[in-house]
Amino acid sequence: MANKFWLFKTEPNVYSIDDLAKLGTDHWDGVRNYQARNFLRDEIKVGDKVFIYHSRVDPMAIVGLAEVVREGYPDYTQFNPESDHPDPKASRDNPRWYMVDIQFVEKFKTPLTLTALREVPGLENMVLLQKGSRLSIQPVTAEEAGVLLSLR
DNA sequence: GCCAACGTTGGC
DNA sequence: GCCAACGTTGGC
Repeated sequence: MANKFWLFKTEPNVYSIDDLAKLGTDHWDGVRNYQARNFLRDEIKVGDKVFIYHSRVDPMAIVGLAEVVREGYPDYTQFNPESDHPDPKASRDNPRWYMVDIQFVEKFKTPLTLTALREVPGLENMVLLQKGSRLSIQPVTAEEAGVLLSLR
């Protein structure tokens, strides 16, 4: 099975590509959306590539690339009432939320801004560019990934 | 900071 | 199981 491509959103004020670059490898915790959870738990595999996207910042952009190094496992922050994302309905026997570990690959010299991406042929159907799309873990097709990598 | 679009919760 | 109310996301 060929490696797949994904896009992970993050608010750089909270966690940015520079934080990931500093750490090298890190867990991607805090995802609290079922559709995104299902991707993390079931579909994202070691070796898959991940585009990192900065939201709610100027400029909003895809800023770099990472690689999955550990497949879905329970996001332990859900069990910790002191964490930023506790879930009282989750238990260790019955976890609700999952995360993966990713490793920093590269930071793009020029970020691929949202406004620029809207003009790029071949990306019209990207989940990121759909109106009202709030999904924080998104699949990216091989074709879209090829276009994105050629733009960087 | 606003607010439209979206997702989740909970009363019935 | 419907759906109104509520909470959150994220582009602008």
